[in-house]
Amino acid sequence: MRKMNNKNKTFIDKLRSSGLRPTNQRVEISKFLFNRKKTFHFTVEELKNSMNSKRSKKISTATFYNTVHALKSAGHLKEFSLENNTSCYDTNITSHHHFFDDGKVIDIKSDKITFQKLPEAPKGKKIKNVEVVIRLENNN
Amino acid sequence: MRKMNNKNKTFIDKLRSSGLRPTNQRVEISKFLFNRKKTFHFTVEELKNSMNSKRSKKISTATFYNTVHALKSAGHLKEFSLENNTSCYDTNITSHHHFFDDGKVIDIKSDKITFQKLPEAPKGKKIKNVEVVIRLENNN
DNA sequence: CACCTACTTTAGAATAATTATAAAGTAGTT
DNA sequence: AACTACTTTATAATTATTCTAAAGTAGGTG
Ligand SMILES: [Mn+2]
Ligand SMILES: [Mn+2]
Ligand SMILES: [Zn+2]
Ligand SMILES: [Zn+2]
Repeated sequence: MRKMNNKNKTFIDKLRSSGLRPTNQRVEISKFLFNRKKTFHFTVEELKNSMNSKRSKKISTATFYNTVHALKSAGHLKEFSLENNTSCYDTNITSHHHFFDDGKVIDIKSDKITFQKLPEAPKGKKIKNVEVVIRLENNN
Repeated sequence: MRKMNNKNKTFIDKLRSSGLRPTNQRVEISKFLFNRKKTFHFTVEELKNSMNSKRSKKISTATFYNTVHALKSAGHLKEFSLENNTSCYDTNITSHHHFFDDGKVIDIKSDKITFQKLPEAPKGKKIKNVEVVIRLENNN
C-alpha cells in the first residue's frame, strides 16, 4: 500500500477514470505526464526513454502503450500523427492547433485562429472537430 | 521501344520531371494515377492492390514505393498521414483541405475555408502551408 | 493472516508499413 | 553485339505497434 498526498490526487484520478488501478508503474507514468506546469507532446518511445533512463527497474514497453492508450481513450490525452507516421500524444486536451516545425510540434491556442468561412458537413454527418496544422520553414 | 501517343504525354512527363525513365512499370503506375478525370487519395498498399489485381505480371512493392516517392519528391503528389499512421498520397497537389470521415478522405476546396485570424510564425520562421482537417461523425 | 481470483506486468513473438540490399533484367549507346 | 548505367524484383531488415502467455501482485474473504 502506497502513501498518497493531495498533490498525487489529480493524476491518480486520471488513472481511475481511465479504468486503470493506480499501480506503481501507472502512477509514475501518470505523474510524469500530468504533474508538471506545462503541457507537452510526446511519442511512446520518447516517454519510455525519458522515464526509463532515470530508473533502475525499467517499465516495460507494453505498460507504456497500455497506459497511454487507456488515458487517451478516457480523454486525458489527445493523439495525432507526425509526418513520419508515428503517434504523438498531447497532454493539452483543449481544442487547439499546431505549428509543425521540422520535428518540433508547437501549440497554437484555439483563439489564435478563427475562421471566416467553413464548409458544411456532408449530409448525415456533423463536424466533430476542426484542426489546423501550420507547417513552418526557415526564413529566406 | 514503346509507342507513345499524345494522351500519354502528361503522365510520362511527370515521370521524366521526377528523374525517372519511363519504363513500362512506371508508365503504367503514372497512367493509373494521373490519366483520369478526378484526383484521388491512395495508400501504396491500395495502389498496389488496385493495379496488380488486374495484371498477370505483378509490379513489385519496391517499384510502387520508389515511383510514388519520386513523384512525391518532384511535387506531383502530396503526402499526409492517416489516423492509423500510414501514408496517404493525393493526386490533387493544389492547396486544399480535407474531411476525415472514418476511413474516408474527402477534399475541401481551398476557397471553402477562409481565415479571419492566423498566428504569425515564430521568429526566424515563415509559414510554408496551412492545412485544415475537419473530422466528421454521424448525426445524432 | 492464508487464500482466491482478477487484474497487471513483462519478455518476447507477431504484425504492418516501409526501407534497404543485392542479384538479375533491360535499355540506350557505341 | 557488347558495354554500361539504370531498373526491377525477391527478399531481408527495420520501425512502430500490438499480441500472447506466463509470472507477479493486490484486494477482498473467511
Ligand atoms: Mn512506419
Ligand atoms: Mn505502424
Ligand atoms: Zn498540442
Ligand atoms: Zn486531397
